[in-house]
Amino acid sequence: MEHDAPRQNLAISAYRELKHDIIRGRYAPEEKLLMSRLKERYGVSTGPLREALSQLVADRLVVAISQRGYRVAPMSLAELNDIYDARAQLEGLILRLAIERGDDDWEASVLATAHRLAKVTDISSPDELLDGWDLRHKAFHTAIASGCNSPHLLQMRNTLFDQVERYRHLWLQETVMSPQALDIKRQEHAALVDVILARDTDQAANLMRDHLITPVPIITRVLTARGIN
Amino acid sequence: MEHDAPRQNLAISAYRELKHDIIRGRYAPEEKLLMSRLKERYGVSTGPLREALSQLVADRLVVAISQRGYRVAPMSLAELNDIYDARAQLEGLILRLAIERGDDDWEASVLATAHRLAKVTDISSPDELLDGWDLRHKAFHTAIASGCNSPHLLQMRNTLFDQVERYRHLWLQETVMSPQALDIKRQEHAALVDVILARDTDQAANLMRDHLITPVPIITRVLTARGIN
DNA sequence: TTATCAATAAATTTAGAAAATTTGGCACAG
DNA sequence: CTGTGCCAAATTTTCTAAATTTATTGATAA
Repeated sequence: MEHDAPRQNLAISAYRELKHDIIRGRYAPEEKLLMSRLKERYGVSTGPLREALSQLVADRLVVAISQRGYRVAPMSLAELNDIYDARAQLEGLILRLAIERGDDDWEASVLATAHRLAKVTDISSPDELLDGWDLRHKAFHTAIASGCNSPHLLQMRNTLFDQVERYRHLWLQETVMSPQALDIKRQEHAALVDVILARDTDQAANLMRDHLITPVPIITRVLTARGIN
Repeated sequence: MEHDAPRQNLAISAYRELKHDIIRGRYAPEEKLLMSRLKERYGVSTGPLREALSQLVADRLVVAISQRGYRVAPMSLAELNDIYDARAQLEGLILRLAIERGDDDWEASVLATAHRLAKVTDISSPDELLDGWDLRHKAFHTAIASGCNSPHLLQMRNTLFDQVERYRHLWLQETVMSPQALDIKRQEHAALVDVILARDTDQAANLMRDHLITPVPIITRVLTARGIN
């Protein structure tokens, strides 16, 4: 019995590529997504493409105008603020529940992923550093959230994360990962781990909220510099 | 110049019909959704159908297995409990924010929709009663939630509601709307309005949670009677 | 200018071909 | 007899390419 990667259909791979390109800013907000161009670019025909685009509409990364095709979803300061606020609120709720419901295995996984994140200095090239750090950072936060033990709340968290990621990417691009910045983050995470293990719900929710909101001023600057309101 | 309903494409109408039929239990959980049957039933061809199905996968009402088509998403007691728990938690969070952020217009709309809901006795036939009550009930809860002033939190609420509705339909079917049951609900809603207008956050969140969780035991009974665990 | 209508471009749908999976039968070993 | 593995037929999913419908543009006439 083999367990190779299940062969995906073209709609799914087109969806992944398109999503990646939109999040990375390859297409500008409000840019029209011509069927003909996309067909050429991703090497698929209208069927799978249409399927991918309608998924991206559900993700709110693309908007559809009936009979007039698709556009990249607009970006705005209002949406930036709302997304980050909603995320901070939801993540706070999930953290409260996790502290209430999390068991020993949960505590262990929080500690383990925190440790892995703290030890991310050794890698050589800047690109590898950033990729590696981001990966472990996500793993750390996911480990914390998973303590809430609710698949549906975690699913909502993922959906919101997809929506935030286009804005978050602007922050990652802007923030060159200096050793100092890395150290500050490490301290924030350590403090978070402390209050979580101490089961101090209110303090934990506050710290988490502050930690998540941090990038907003920087992203605001980038957006206004690009003439986006 | 005419102003009839803006012409929707076939994918969207197929999506609406299919979703309606799944929520109303026209297809059993885990039932295979044959392209050929669906094409015939909804009078559209594979392209739009596939688009509709992939939307329903995003809604978690359908599951897709690559190269092996689509099935109606399974139902289980575990999912029932998780969905209702997640919903109660999210609705509690939104209510807290609404009480914190809601303005005079919000208070007015809560009062107005509550009044409209309380006056729903006069209608004649049972079907009309149930449909009318459910519509006004949704409007009442939506009015409360909208005070949180966060499009993204409200969007998450809608998504979760779509997922809950298949379970909720079992409750509506089971609960014949007796005048007594209606009266109990009316009292619950009145109490909710009171604590909301009094801006008693904690009490309001508790009442809301209790109010939302009510149907779970009844739905549990229906599911176990159908041999679903 | 404003309106109308053809010409063009684009989105949407369909029908059928290609790829993959399941089904059913048959030979063969236990 | 019963169970297992394999092959081909039938079913089903998935994709493409072409046809159809719908919107936009630009020229012409009111």
